[in-house]
Amino acid sequence: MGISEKKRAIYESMLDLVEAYGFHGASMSLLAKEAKVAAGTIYHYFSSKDELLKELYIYCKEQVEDWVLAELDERQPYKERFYKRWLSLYEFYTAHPKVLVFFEQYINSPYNQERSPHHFRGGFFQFLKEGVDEGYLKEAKPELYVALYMGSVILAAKIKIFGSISFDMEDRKLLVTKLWTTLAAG
Amino acid sequence: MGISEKKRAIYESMLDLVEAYGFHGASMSLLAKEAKVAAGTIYHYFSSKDELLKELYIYCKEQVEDWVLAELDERQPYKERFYKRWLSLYEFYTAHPKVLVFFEQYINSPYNQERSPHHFRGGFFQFLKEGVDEGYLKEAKPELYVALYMGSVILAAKIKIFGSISFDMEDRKLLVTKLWTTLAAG
DNA sequence: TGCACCCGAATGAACGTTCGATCAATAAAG
DNA sequence: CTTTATTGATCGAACGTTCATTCGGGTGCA
Repeated sequence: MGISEKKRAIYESMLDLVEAYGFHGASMSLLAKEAKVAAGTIYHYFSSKDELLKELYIYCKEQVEDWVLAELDERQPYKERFYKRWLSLYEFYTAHPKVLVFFEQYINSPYNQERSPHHFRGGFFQFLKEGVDEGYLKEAKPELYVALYMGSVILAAKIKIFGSISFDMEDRKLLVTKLWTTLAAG
Repeated sequence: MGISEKKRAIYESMLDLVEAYGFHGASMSLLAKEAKVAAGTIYHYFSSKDELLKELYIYCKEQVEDWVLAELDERQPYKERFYKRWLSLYEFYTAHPKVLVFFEQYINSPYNQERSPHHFRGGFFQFLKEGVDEGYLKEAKPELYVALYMGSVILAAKIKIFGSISFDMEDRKLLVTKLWTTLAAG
């Protein structure tokens, strides 16, 4: 059944507003206007602004996971998946800059209760952990690899979005290759 | 002469508030209370909240640069400086989490007009560019190296701050070593 | 009739900012 | 050596605006 059309409009409009006016400037009245919905209607779906933002965060997280998993073939060898995941993430974030901007503002705000960067729970941390456990990656704290792997995806995407520099597919593959030769065992 | 004591109190209090309540929750009245200053006094030093935040950003950037440069010996070989810069940055951000949190929220908000991550102007980008130009680092777009280098520092610091995982000096050196062997020429 | 959905004006709290009143200190005048 | 201006820093109550949220009423389908 999926989520209601109105709800989706509210989510997407909120992302637009956060991108345009920042976390603080994204008011409920603006949101109502942007989503073409009455102010009260928003409160039919969400009990408060805080909750809306929390649910928007989950909504975005799911979008990322879905995107990556859709492109991923679990039967492929580890190395292929290592490449694919990085490239998929880069593509998602550069294709959806507002999600990246929202994430960055959300994570570093007190809305984020757990306060740990979101790239830990979920499939992604497991994937790197699995790499270490099964001997594809050199023995080390998987968190350390998260720093290198996710750090480079996110910053590369930000550079693309904010800066004028564009990384073509060759650049991206070069970067992942460097990452792989650094982390891979054997 | 340096900046006024009041001004510094306002800066530091604003960092505290942004860390505790987020960008949106850091109001001028709270700031006045926190800095033990009347509301009007803030406007003696800053023409608006926007300007205060912009100047706070510059204030923080200078702090980072000063910290790194203070520990750095320009006469040392490139490789040493490559290590030192990463470790200094990690130490600064983990010692001053509120600066990191403020940066992340500021950069991704519309206050940041230039919209390019701040790690570009300034000494870092030059340092990596210099490495490529002078043949210490393998030929590639320096921006690509920024993604790997800064991305890993920032995310490692965030993991330390938010998560319960702590990277000891050995872990950190291991990470930089991986970084070096990946980027270094020859 | 009932229930879920939707509306938008109304509400009080909170926001950023202003402003006239002090205060302390230094300079000028007697 | 006092007294009187002048200045910049500081205060906090007050202002108009905008905010998140509420509420009473409407609409359409079961």
